[in-house]
Amino acid sequence: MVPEPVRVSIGRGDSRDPKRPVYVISVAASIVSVHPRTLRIYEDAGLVCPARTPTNIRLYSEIDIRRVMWIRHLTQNLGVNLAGVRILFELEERLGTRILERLYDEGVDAADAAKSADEAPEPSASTA
Amino acid sequence: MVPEPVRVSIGRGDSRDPKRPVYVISVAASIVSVHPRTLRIYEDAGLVCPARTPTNIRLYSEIDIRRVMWIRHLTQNLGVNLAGVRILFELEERLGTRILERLYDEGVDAADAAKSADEAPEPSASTA
DNA sequence: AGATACTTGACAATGGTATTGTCAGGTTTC
DNA sequence: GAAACCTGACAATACCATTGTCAAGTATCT
Repeated sequence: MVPEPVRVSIGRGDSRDPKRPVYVISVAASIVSVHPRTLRIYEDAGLVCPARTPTNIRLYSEIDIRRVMWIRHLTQNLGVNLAGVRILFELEERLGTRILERLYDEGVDAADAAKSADEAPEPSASTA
Repeated sequence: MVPEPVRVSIGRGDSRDPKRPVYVISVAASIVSVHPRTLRIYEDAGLVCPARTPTNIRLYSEIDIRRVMWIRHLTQNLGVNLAGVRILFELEERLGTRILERLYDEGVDAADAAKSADEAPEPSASTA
């Protein structure tokens, strides 16, 4: 499901709006250190919804990037699968709360899940 | 983590208290239609914490049973893995809200997750 | 025009998870 | 003493996540 692709006419909005779609898939993939294939999978799963150019090219905004970073954190560090991520995102929308950030702040002790979270990334910027 | 095993002296509490530990593992397993092995796995994962008799026998309360039913619903019908269940339970504790029930009420459209939820169980009894 | 990067759809290999199942050695219950 | 519990180990099955590639087609940019 997920709201329909934004499909903006590029060049609109403030020049540094985090919602502004700017990164083509290869760039987005390198930013978050995943294969472009993975990003397409996330999209198919309804977890991210990058805008598209009028000619159908994916464009990821800063917000999309952060969303992907959350997915990476949840899957890689906490061991949650995509179905779980879906539920969490859905809960967040429904509750209108940054429940994920709360998890992050207080630190989920998922380290005992045989997952050593060597380094904790910072998926959500304070500029949100 | 999860609070330490209740380790009650049996026979205490109201005779029909949902917190009262009464079901031995084989009975609990048959109630929720899983292998006893599975229940032990859930416990190892910190998802359920049945009481123990003074001689170390697991005793599941009505509440424990419901909790397991939630795990089954999340894993079997929504495709969430145990790590995801852990996060959801933790969120619920942290937020002090019945977020899961809310998901259930409004109906998560996880049917599109290639999971045909043939029959929807009723993890939370109205007697709660 | 031509090179490069994008699109979708398919296929596959890798490693991990979930669940069930069993076996062994030991304790509890009846 | 038999049946059911305990822990720990090992294994089989089936599915999931991620990366990777190939093909045929479109878009972008010089």
